[in-house]
Parts: sequence; structure tokens; C-alpha cells
Amino acid sequence: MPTIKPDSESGTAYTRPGIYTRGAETVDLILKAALDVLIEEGAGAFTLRRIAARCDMKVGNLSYHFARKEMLIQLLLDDLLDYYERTLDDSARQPGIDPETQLTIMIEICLDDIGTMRTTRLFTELWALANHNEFVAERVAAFYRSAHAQIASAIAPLNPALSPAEVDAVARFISASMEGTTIFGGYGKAWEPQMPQMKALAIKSLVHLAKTVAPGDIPSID
Amino acid sequence: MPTIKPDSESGTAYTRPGIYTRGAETVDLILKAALDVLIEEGAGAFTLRRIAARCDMKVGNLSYHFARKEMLIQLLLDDLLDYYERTLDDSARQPGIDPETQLTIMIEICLDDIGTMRTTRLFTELWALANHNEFVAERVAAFYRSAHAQIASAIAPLNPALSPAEVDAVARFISASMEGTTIFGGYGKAWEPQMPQMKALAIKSLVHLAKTVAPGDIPSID
Amino acid sequence: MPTIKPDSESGTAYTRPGIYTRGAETVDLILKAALDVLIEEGAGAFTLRRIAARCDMKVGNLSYHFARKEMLIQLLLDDLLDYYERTLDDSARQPGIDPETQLTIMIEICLDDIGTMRTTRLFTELWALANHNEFVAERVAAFYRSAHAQIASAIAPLNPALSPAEVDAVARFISASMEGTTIFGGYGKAWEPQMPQMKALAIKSLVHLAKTVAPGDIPSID
Amino acid sequence: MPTIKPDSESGTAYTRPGIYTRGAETVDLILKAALDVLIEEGAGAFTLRRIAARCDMKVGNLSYHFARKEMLIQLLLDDLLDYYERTLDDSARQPGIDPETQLTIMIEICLDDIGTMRTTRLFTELWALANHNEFVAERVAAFYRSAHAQIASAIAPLNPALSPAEVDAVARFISASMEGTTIFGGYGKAWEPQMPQMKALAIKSLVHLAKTVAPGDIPSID
DNA sequence: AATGAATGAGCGTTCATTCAT
DNA sequence: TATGAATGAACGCTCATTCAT
Repeated sequence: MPTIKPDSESGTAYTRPGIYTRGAETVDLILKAALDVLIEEGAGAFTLRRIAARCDMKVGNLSYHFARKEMLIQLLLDDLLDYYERTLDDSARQPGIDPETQLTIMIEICLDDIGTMRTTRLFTELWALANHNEFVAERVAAFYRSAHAQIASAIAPLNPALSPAEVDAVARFISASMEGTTIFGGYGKAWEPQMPQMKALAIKSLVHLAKTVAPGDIPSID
Repeated sequence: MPTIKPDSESGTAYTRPGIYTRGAETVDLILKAALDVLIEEGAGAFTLRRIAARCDMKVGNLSYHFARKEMLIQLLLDDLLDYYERTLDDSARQPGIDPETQLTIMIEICLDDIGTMRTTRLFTELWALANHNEFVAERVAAFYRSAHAQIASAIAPLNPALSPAEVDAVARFISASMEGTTIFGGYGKAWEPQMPQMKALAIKSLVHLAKTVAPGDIPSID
Repeated sequence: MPTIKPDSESGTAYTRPGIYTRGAETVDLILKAALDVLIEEGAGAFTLRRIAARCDMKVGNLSYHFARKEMLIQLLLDDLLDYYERTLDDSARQPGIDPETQLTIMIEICLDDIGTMRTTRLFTELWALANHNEFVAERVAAFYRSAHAQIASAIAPLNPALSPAEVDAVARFISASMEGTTIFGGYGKAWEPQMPQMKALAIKSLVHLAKTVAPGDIPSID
Repeated sequence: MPTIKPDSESGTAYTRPGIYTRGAETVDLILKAALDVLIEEGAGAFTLRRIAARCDMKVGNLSYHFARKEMLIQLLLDDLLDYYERTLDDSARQPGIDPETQLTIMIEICLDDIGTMRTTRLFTELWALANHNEFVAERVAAFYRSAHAQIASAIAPLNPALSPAEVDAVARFISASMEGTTIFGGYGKAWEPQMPQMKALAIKSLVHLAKTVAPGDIPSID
């Protein structure tokens, strides 16, 4: 995950409710408030009433713009993860850098982002929601497919012996290692001050793995 | 996290203060039902009504045994994480094994456990709940302190050059790497079939790290 | 009630006071949609939203044409019952027919109409609405006054011994008998297939009554 | 429909919510309030909130006793129509009366009952509700099946030439004629003062029909 | 120990209506 | 003329909690 600017516009180019300027602004305000509630108060507090209170609207107006709460969730997630994807793509597309530095930078950017309140909170909530909400599960998986592809594109030139499937497997493990630091070193977590240590170990360990892993180290999956 | 027997008694041997009386069958039935709801239906469905329905009781009776829902959560968590800790201790305390094998076995056990529905679901929910519930945050942290200590005790003899604080840092990163595989390879997750690949990579990568990391690789935290 | 042509224009020839402009296509489309909703979905579903959806408009536009929902109801009812009245008048005004045949035909036409979905549904809803809506009550009563007058005009020559008030009383009872068949033999009702039996009995019984009832059979009302 | 005592207990012998005395009383209070709302305010005002207000309870308590509003409706209807059926049975079971008097009395009782606010309002609402609510439709039809059987049992000895099916057809028409008087002569209806006239005409006309109708007058239904 | 009963707050949603555009 | 936007009230229902039995 790349660094996210706190007050990003979170992508307004989609087909969405609110075709007038005013309505489009309202929809953005609602989505912003919804994200704030999710991050600052958690999924248990993610109710239309609290979102409405955040953006100084009435519940009925939220229902006007989003006929079903699920629609709000879907647009929120689409906006959010699209933005994460785009920002990750941008940060990965740095020309003239050798693959190892590329991978190193990627890991640094991800772990920095993981340390932000937004990313720590958002993704821990999404991992839980994905357990019982098919849409969330699929949308999150789609995001990670994209993220893993970026990581894989940095690994492949580093270790030409690996097949594409093996590169994917390594990318997945590297991504998993990074995501795992959220639990201990994420915003507000118990070992937040130790995040730099985890970052250093991640860079050393994961870059080394990418360079040295052999095809035989990875069992094939039928 | 060690492998957990599905129908464990979740540790009810000792009596506790509070409105509830431990050892009583009823409280255990409630806790069992509560865990089932949390795992099978998620935090959003974690209501007294559904728990009561699961254990064939009336809501009023749950409120009788747990004056506040929060108390139920706390006892549930204590039971659960105590049990995880104890089982982890048991599996770690295998005499006459060299440290590297010890660490390897630990990683294997953890990742096997992570693949179970119980652990995948439970911990993803707890990570999210910890964001906004101080008790959950602290209790989960305490569990990980214990788990990290076990991992550290396997790392220390493998890499005598490391100070205790550095060993802890390495243990934390190893644990984070493992926890991260939950997101992709856990029960019902998108890359569940690829868990064996992640396991192989984890063993190779993390054991190698434990053996080769040098004190200078780890920034010190003031 | 006479047979109603399904796609009648429901009488929009003249202009009315109020916020709406008669003759305008839009108002008629709204009224048509409103009638469809009332008949096909019932009074419980008679909402501006559903009416708007039926005629492919937005709720705001309905409110533009009808400042109050009650106005829509009133115009709908006026149109509808005016049309019923006019059609009944037309069918009754058949010259050169003896009074008994005239009455017989009237009963036949009414009972045929009662068997239609439109009339069954519309009138059962109106009878209920009339309980608590003064306008509906009065408008429905006005319609029946007109209908009873038509029936009375066929009875009077059949039974010259009756005073006009007595003729009215007989007409009222005949009309009541017919309306009552709606409940059992109307569209979708439990004994819809038995409507022909009720029709035959109605003709036999009510025509005989009209011819044979004596002034003394009808108590006078002060 | 027989005369209903205004403050009848409306049948408390059923399986119903509220097994304790207090709960049973509460359920009865709710049902009483629900009936009052339906009759005095109409189906459009038949909401849990208005019912709760009537019996001085909170909405949540209604939901406690009736998990779904539909359940309240069903119990209300069952209570009500069972009571109508039983009272009708009682009034029909008058020994030592000749069939003609029997039928006359039945008609008198029915029309008297139709003139009450309760019966006028209740049945007009039910006829409308039956259009789009399958349960109401079936329950009302079941009531009428029972009522028609009572009427048929008075007609049969009056006119031995009729087959059972023909007796049923006559009973149905007689019942329809009576129900139809609700529209004009029921409580609060436009010709309420003329109900005695309709009653006299009904007795004369319908009893005569029952005695004189011939099998050939009734078309057979396949 | 357990339950029936009741409450008050809150849930997502729908309603008729208003108003600026 | 028509619609997007917004409101306030009400809808049926679920929630954790209290309390008498």
C-alpha cells in the first residue's frame, strides 16, 4: 500500500449518484464522513445515523443518495481501493531504477503507509468484514491481485529462474509479511514504536528472499 | 498460534470474581456459543440474542450471568487467549530438539493453525476490535507478548550475537510475517490453496533471517 | 356499475381549478398510473413513489402537479366515478325496451362489470377508504345516488304502486345486493367461478322483487 | 354475522404469546388496541406505533409479543373471525323453530350486526385487504364458508328440491345480498337511516327466493 | 438459576412534502 | 415543466439492559 494523502479527493470520476454539482459534492461528503466513521469509530459504529451526523446531514438524505447502505459501502470501497491501486501504480512506475532498489522502495512505501491511521484501521476492518461479506472479500482480493502484480514485476527481473507462478507466490508471501506488520506496528498498535525495526528486517529479509529463492523452494499447487 | 482442538473446554478450571460463577456449566455453554457466533457469523452478528439462540437459552439468562455484554467479551477473550497461550507453550516445550528445528516446527504449527476457520476468523475479528476496544487491544497484545517470548526463546540460541531486545525484534517480525499470511491464505481467503507455498517460503525465509541477522541490521529504539 | 373500457381516457375533457392543468398529458398519465397502482397493488401501496415509478416520472413532478396527495386522490376519484356514471347512463338510456328487460339488462351489466379486476379492486378499496376519508365517502355516495336513480327509473314503471321514496328504497336494496356479490364473486375472490350462479339468482330475485313488492313491505323512514 | 358484544373477550383459548397471566393480559390488550385502531382509524393507520399508543405500551413490547406484525394480524383475525363464527353458530342453533323463521331470524341478526360500527368497519377493511394479502383472503373466505353453511342449513329444509350444491349457491347469494347492505346502510354510511328498509326488503326478498327458487334457475358450474 | 416482560434507544428504510435549479 | 436535493416524521424491527417472578 502506498502512502495516501489524508485529504485526497478519493476519486470522483466514477458513475455515481449525484449528477448535479451539488449532489456530487454531497456524495463526496457522505463518502468522506463514512470513511471517517469507519476509521475513527470502527465497523460497529458504521451506521447511517453516525455518518449523517458527521457530515451534518439527515439520515433521509443519505438514503436518497444511496438507496441501500450496501451501495454506500460498495462505492466507498471502490473509491478507496481504486485510489490505493492508482497510487501504488504511480509509486511503482519509477523509471531507471534497478529492480532491487525498486523492491526496496516498494516495501518502504508500503510499511510507511501501513503505519498511518487510515491504512491500519481501514484494512484491519476490511479483513474482518471480508469474512462474512462477499462483496468486501472480492473487492479486497481484487486490490491485492493488483498490488501483488506490482510486487511481482519487481521480483521477476531480480530472480529470472522463477516461473511467473513462482514469482507470484513470492510476491504473495512478501505482501503477507508486510500486511502482518499492521497488527503489531500499525497505528495505535502495541509495538508501533518498533515499526522501524520491522521495516528494516522486512527489507533485509524480503529482498534477500526475492533474490535467492530457488524454484525448488516453492511447492507447486495443482 | 498452535493447533486448537475444536471442542476444547477453553479453560474453566479456576474461579473468577464477578457476577458469573465459573465452573458452572451454563457460563461455559454461553462462552462456547459466543465463540461460535463470533467465528461463524462475525462481529456484526455478535449479539446476545444470537448467542442465546445458539445455546438454547433466553437473553435474560445471559444478562443474568454477564451483567454487561463487555464482561462476556472479556471472559471469552481471557479463556480463548489463555488457551492459545497454554497450547503454544506446550508445543514449544519439546526437549532435546535443536533450536533451528524448534523454530521450524513452531512456524509450521502456527501456519497450520492460521489455516483453521477458528483462528482465521477469530484473529481477524480481534485485530479489528482492538482498534476501538482498549480491553481487546491489551488482551491481544498480552497474548502476543507471550507468543513472541516463545519464538524469541527459539531464536536466541540460534543467533547468540543478538541482544535480548534484538531477539525480541526479530521474533516480532517473524510473528508478523506469519500473522500476515492469514489475510491471503487463511480459511476462506482468496489464496487459501496457496498456503503451502507461503508456509514453505516462511520457513525458508524466517529461519534464515533468524540465523543470519546481525545486530547492526536492527535499528535500536529509544 | 357498467362495463368500463380498459383504456378509457377517464374523462379529461374539461378544465378544473387547482394547481394542475387538465387536458395536459402529464396529469392524465399520473392519474392512469395512480389507478393502476390502486387496483394492482392496493391502498397500502398507493404512494407517490410507486405512482411515479409507474408513469416514469419523479416524485417531485407529482408533487408539482398535485400539491397534496389528497388532491390527486380527489381528481382520480372524480374522473373515475364521473366515467362510471356516464357509462352507466349511456347503457341505461336504451329506448324502446320494456322496463323489466331494462332492469334485467342493468343487473347483467352491473354484475359483469363487478367481475372485472378494475371494478372489484377499485370499489372494495373505496368502501374501506370511505370509512375514514370524508371526501371519498361523499364522492362514492354521490356516485351511488346517480346509480340508484338509474335503477329507480327502471323500477318505477314496473311497479306504479310505489311512491318515489319507496322506489328509491327498492333501488337501494337491489344495488346493495349486486354490490355484495363483489365480495364473493368478484375478480380473484373465493367464489369467482360461481358468479354466473349469483347473476342468475340476482336477476330472478331482484326483478321479481321490483315487480311484486308492495308499499306496505317497506317501512317508512321519518 | 351475528351481533357481537362490544367488549367481548374475543376468545382467549388459543395458543398464543404470553403464557404468564400478565403476558396473556398484555397480548389481549394489544389485540384489543389493534382492533380499535383498525376500526376507528382504518388500515392506513394500522401501525405498531398507533397500536402501542392505544394500549399505553412501547413499540418494543409489541414486537416482543409479536415478532412480526403479520403475526399480530393473523392472531387478531383468527380471534375475531372465530368469535364471529361461534356467535353465528350459537344464534343459529335455536331448536324448535321452523326453517322459515330460522332463516328470517338469521337475516335479522346479520343485518343488525352489519349496522354496528365494528362489523361495518372491520369487514370493509378486510374485503380490501383480502385483495392483496393471501392470508386475509383465505381467512375471510374460511369465515364465509362457515357462515354460508349455517345459512344453507336453514335453506335446505325450506326447499327440498334443491341439491346441496344449489342450496349452497342460494346461501351464497343471500349472504352476498346481506353483505352488500354494509356499503349503504352500514355504520356511518350514507343511507344508515334506511337500513330498516333494506332489512325489510332483504327478509321479504331473500326468504321468498329461498322458498321458491327452482333447480333450473341456477346454472350448474363445472 | 432462569425466564417472561418491558423499556428506550437505535437500526435501515420509506413517506409526503418543499424548494432551488 | 420537470427534476435533483433535502427534510422531518414515521415505518417495522433489533438491541442491550432491567426487573419481577
